[in-house]
Amino acid sequence: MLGARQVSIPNRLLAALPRKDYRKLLPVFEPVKLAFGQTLYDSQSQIRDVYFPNDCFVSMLTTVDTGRAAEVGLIGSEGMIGVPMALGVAVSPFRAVVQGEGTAMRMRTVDFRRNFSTSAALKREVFLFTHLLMIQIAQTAACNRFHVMTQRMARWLLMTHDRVNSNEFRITQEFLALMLGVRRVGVSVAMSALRDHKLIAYRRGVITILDQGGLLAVACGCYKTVKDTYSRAQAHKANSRPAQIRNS
Amino acid sequence: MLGARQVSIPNRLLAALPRKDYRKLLPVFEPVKLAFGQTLYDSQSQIRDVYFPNDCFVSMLTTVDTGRAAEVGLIGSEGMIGVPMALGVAVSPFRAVVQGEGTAMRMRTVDFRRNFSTSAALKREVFLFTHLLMIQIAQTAACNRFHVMTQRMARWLLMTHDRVNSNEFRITQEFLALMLGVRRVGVSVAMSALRDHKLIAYRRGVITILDQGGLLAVACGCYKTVKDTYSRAQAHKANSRPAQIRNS
DNA sequence: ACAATTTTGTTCGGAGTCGAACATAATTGC
DNA sequence: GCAATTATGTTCGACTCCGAACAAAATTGT
Repeated sequence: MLGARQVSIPNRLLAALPRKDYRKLLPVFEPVKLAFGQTLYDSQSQIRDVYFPNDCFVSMLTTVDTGRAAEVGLIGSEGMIGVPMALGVAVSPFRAVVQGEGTAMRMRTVDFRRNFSTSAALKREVFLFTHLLMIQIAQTAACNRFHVMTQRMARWLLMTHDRVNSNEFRITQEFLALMLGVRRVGVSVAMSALRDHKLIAYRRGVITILDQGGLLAVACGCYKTVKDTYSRAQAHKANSRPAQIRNS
Repeated sequence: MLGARQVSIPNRLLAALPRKDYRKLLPVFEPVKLAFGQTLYDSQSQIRDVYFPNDCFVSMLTTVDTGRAAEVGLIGSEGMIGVPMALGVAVSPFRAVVQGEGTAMRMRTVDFRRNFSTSAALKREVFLFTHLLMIQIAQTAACNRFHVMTQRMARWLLMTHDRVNSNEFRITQEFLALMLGVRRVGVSVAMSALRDHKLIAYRRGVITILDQGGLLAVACGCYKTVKDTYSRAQAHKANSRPAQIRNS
């Protein structure tokens, strides 16, 4: 449409690249559809592809001795799945599970390696995202320590909401409990409390955000802290590239 | 002593560099003594120097909205303080507090930037450490979620013990409580339990590890998980550089 | 239409940690 | 040596989350 040769790039990490760098990546990209619940990497498994989410998002989970797991990071169109590749490691330390179905651009690790070493811009963007991911994980560590389940759940709902176009998204209480590392019963109670306060509505497997501001008040500050960090990084990038013209 | 021109390098990240790369760094290194409790970076502060610990170690702390903080990572001679610099960011997301006094090699950020871009080996080592640090932080996130205080405290004692030459090290319950993000009272109770079981001994401000194996049994698996990851990375490095001669 | 499956709701006692307040012991400063 | 300071020890009720067990509702398969 609009007669533009270059359509808009949904993945914001890729969108931040100079067109020249981006075009070099196009031939090795393969658009893929990622289904809800799909595992991209198991922990300790070889990384064969990296993914740049368009409209899907993926949870990074860490497991402990007892087999229980909890989400330590959530990655959507602002980032990339397969960060260890940028650090020279091809083994995923986390389990990566698709949390919101959608599409992503997939690239073989061999192609990523080549392009990564030849594109300073790609390096810069991926490293910046690596930094942000590390902050998110650290904030989750502190969050798990200090905040009660309702706060953490509200945070999770807001984080997910940010990565979805709609106010409504698919998630069961069981799955949400797995992400938060709590019992399903706990989620059930906390969610009905949020519903009573008219912050959310839900039916079997589907949650609707009714009052984002209200959720923000319930959630711990970790949501805002991480979000602001991402925003600041974005703003900083915009400022440091004044020559970049907006209209592609 | 021993007539060797090249003395042993205490920092293991630096020790893994080819001698050529290491020698290039020497002129810009400044040995510094770091005192217990000293703050190297505040959160959100500019990173002016990076540090390669010789025999000291440093806690990385993340703060939440309410002002409470918890340790998310512990870095000793296996790594470097100032990882964000490697990712192109000169602002520390964490507070870095010296936990074990000792010496470190300090380098100005400007020097680090220059040497980092010209030494592939330094890049490789620092990125690998960045990866390991991220794993440690993620494990801490899960650990904070699933494990009780006694387990986490035992883990902390073991981690600290690994970074100290002696079985004895200086730490007050108050300080330990700050690291774990718990009340001092909780530490007091848990520590006296460990003492009753003859796993540790302590007096005002000093803790002695008596039974490392016993502590390992009390600690959660997170200790072993992270340690094994570090060991595996070390072993992998050794294997992938067969030409490297041991006797310097 | 109806059985099987999946999802959500409710209750119970117990364990762990919280904040608060107070008591005792060791060290330091003068 | 003695007061002030710092570090450790003990107790209290309240709250959160746990595991376990069971109930009810919604959806799916045939």
